[in-house]
Amino acid sequence: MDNLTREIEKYLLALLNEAEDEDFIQLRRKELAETFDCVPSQINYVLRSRFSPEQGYLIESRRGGSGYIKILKISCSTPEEKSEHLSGIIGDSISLNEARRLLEYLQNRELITARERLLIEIALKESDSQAQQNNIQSSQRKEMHADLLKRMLTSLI
Amino acid sequence: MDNLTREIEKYLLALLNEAEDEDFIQLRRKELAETFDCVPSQINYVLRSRFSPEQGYLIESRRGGSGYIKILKISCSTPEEKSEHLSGIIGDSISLNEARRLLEYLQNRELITARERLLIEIALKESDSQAQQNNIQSSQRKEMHADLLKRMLTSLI
DNA sequence: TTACTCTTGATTATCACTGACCTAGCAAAT
DNA sequence: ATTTGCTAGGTCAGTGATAATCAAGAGTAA
Repeated sequence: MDNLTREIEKYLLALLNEAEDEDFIQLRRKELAETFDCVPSQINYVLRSRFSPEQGYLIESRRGGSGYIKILKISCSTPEEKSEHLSGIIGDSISLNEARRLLEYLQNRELITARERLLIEIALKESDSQAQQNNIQSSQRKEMHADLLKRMLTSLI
Repeated sequence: MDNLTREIEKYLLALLNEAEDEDFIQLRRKELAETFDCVPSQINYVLRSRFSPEQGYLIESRRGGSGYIKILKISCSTPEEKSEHLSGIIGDSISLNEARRLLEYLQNRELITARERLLIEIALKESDSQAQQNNIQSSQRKEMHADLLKRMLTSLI
């Protein structure tokens, strides 16, 4: 029993998949909203929550007559680009929950396996609880997570 | 007479078992709590204590309207023997070098992949240097290595 | 006892969705 | 060149529904 957001997400993913030769799709917000019988701003919510740069997508759009929304899939061809991209997403600091969400996306995109995800989660959790025992503050722990996560992920790419 | 936690655990394990083709189940925390006539946070306790990454499970969830909890089973089985065998090999304490040799052996036996070995080595190294920074003695660090190594390996094997 | 596990409920955080209002692009009329 | 009007997309705060967290209390086993 999917919700609206999930249905629109699936629809857009299917479109992206069909558009084989191109790595983007283009559409009208208003029409898409009519298709799913919802308010137009719902589309913005879907884009924000499901097609963010963290999830590997870029959005371009234009207003006014003949306005449009374009969804581009970010493709990192070289390992350097991938690692660069990952470092950008992770930044200098990341919470455990944000890290978990990122790992979920990476597994869904088949960039890591379920087993690898499991190992990384255990390592993060262990590092966090060890740091807690040493009375290290939350903000500093988040920096440690970012560091460890980057090391582990870039080692795989 | 089992306690509540154990009953909910058994129920979830049965569901996971029935879902043969899929390797996950999805449910609503609120509904599950109603089924067992308990407070919703009881479900979180069950998940934390029985379906952790160390035990081979990953949890995904969303809040809000049509929120859900998804339980993924990653390690296909936890044959007690293998797990115990590993614990025997690792012992209560292990040096970084001994750990590396063990990982090499496991990779040669194709029990773990090269990528998985890499992840574990990074986690061990990171944990070690973190502990060094906190002035933790070598003997205690070796105990930490053993602990982390066991957690990671038993989640996979 | 003592430590560990389980259970509870109050509080906090997050998600999906809506609608009122805002802004940009364009072109016809002035 | 400026104004006006139409058509599109953007933003934001609010609402209700859900899950997570945390600390305290209640059991339980050693």
